[in-house]
Amino acid sequence: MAATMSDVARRAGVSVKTVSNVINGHPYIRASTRRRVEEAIRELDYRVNISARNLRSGRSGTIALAIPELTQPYFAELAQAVIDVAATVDLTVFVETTGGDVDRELAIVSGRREVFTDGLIFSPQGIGPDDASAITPTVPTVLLGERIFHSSLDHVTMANEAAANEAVTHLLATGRRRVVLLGAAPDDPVVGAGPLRLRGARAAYAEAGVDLDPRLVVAPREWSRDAGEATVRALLEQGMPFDAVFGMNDALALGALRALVSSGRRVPEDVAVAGFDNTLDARFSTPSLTSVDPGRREIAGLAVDLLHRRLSGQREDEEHEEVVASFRLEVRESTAA
Amino acid sequence: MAATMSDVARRAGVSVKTVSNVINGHPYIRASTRRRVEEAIRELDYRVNISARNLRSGRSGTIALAIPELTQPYFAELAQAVIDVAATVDLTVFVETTGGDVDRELAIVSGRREVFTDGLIFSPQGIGPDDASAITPTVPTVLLGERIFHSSLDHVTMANEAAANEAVTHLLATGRRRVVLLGAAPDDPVVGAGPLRLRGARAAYAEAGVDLDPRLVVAPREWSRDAGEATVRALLEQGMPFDAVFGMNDALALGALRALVSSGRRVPEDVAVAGFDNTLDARFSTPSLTSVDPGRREIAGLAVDLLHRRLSGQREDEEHEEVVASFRLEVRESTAA
DNA sequence: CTGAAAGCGCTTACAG
DNA sequence: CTGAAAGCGCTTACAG
Repeated sequence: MAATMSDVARRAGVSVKTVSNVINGHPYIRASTRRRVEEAIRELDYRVNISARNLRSGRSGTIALAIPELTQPYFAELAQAVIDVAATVDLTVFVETTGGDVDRELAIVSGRREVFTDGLIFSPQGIGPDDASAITPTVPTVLLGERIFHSSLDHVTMANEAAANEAVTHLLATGRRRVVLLGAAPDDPVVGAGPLRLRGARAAYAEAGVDLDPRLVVAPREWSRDAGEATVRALLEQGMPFDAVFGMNDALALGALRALVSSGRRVPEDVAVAGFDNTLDARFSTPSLTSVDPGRREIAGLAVDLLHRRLSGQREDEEHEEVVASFRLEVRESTAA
Repeated sequence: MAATMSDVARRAGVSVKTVSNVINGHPYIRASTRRRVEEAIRELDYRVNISARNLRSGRSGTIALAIPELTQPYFAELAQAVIDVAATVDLTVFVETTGGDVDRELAIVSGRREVFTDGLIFSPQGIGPDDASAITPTVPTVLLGERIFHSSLDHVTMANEAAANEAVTHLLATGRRRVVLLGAAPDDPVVGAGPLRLRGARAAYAEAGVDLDPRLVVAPREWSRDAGEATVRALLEQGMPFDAVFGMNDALALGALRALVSSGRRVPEDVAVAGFDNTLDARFSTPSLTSVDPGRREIAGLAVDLLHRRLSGQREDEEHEEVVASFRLEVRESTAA
């Protein structure tokens, strides 16, 4: 049987309250008392029962991060960033993966969850604007990304449009004239990262005074390397001329890179390639991949800060913020002039 | 104020016990009773208090997975695999990252943790055999990997030696004679993946009757792409002749690939490269990377199964197993003959 | 099939 | 600075 706080109290000859004070770093405890308690803890190999603490205090010191899946480097890196930032304000992160499944996402965002957390950072993928009304969070929640907007939740976004604009402007500035826009379908009705990045990319064409061949706007079935590779391979096979590819995430861009190289194209000499996310994969691919850095660290920092300030009572319940992280285009080998 | 179980009971006109039975899927409840309870739950928007449940039952339905960091694809993919497998037996996974830090690892493995879980799957990186005595788990624990052995814990390992042997045998069989062994130092005293893979690689040389130039055994400062790239670049700069590289993980191999390509070497024509881990990065690099698949899915399955069987009382406390996952060499472009 | 009571192990006011 | 008591919201035997 594990020792309880009252076992410790009895052994140290103090009350349970005093043991609790010592454990929770309460100040103003006589040094001798503290020493006696700590000794009793050691002797009994006592450990706090987290469930009891959580039940009584109504808090857990834990926040959840819900993302589609850890096998996508963007999300793995985001998760690590959130974990690291949260640790600086003594919050533990529970990473939950949804697989982008609508039901799982709805369950998470409406409080039907298996783990008790004080807050939630949620990056939706399956649910869309139509599901906004089904969002009935039971804990303070910060939304990530552009899929959903909800007037009574905090929100951290990235500058999708401006960032995509800069990437395509860069490609056009290096002399490319037929830049494939790989990601969103031209008629995608959803307000999300894809359509926003597409809009920014289109604007770059317009601003450079270059006509965009509509056949260069292509949407793979998903934003994965496999799909990126297949889509670009298909373009090559049908003899479509192009001299650059803007992948709307790094996975697509890396898939494109692979299709190009395996078909004998040289990158960047024959075709330039740029991506979006600036994952570690972009930095280490061959050639290294030019990519938009969406400020992952900053996104993590902003999201945790919004939650932490609310949890610690520094923000009012009715107050809701929307913040935008700043981006930067990382130019690398894949788009050399 | 959130509704409690007794609010629901009052509204449904039943006892708290009956509400509990309905929520926990207890059989033998009159259909009409169940319906009334479910309606009351809906009306009151009642949600179970997880802390209270955990405290009373002494269980959480949650297991922890402690890994060094999510930014390493091997671990991100392992984490996703563990999450997926655990879900099939109704266990939720709490991913904890240690950064390979000795103190954090010791804290986790001796029960000083912030979250209440029923079990632990632990992949140590910082602590070594000398710390084995400091391992005093408070919950059933499964160790992963070769860094530590502990007679009273379950253990899942991979066939490091045989797998490395097969990879190097493959390189030698395609005619390469000077295979760089990139990873472990020849005099590394630690019993871990590195020394074991080195031993298997050496044996491959011996079995093929090829002499191993000791200068081809090189240890980067860490098993990262950066370090792999720097180490191979240094070899190239000092004019060391070699016609293949066996990276003891994919990160090292991909770093080597990059150093080779950026210095004008062709892969696999001039230098062949093989890795270990078979991460998604290996499949998608250019050229695609031959790599040992250590059976990540199987490792996740075995670890969760060991834990689940113990938690569900199907295994005795004194019983401890050590299981080895099976591997397979995935041959790809980077080692074409 | 359902109820009444006890109790899991903490923290939180309330005192002094 | 420390104590005694209450109570967080469930599940678990024990009855019937």
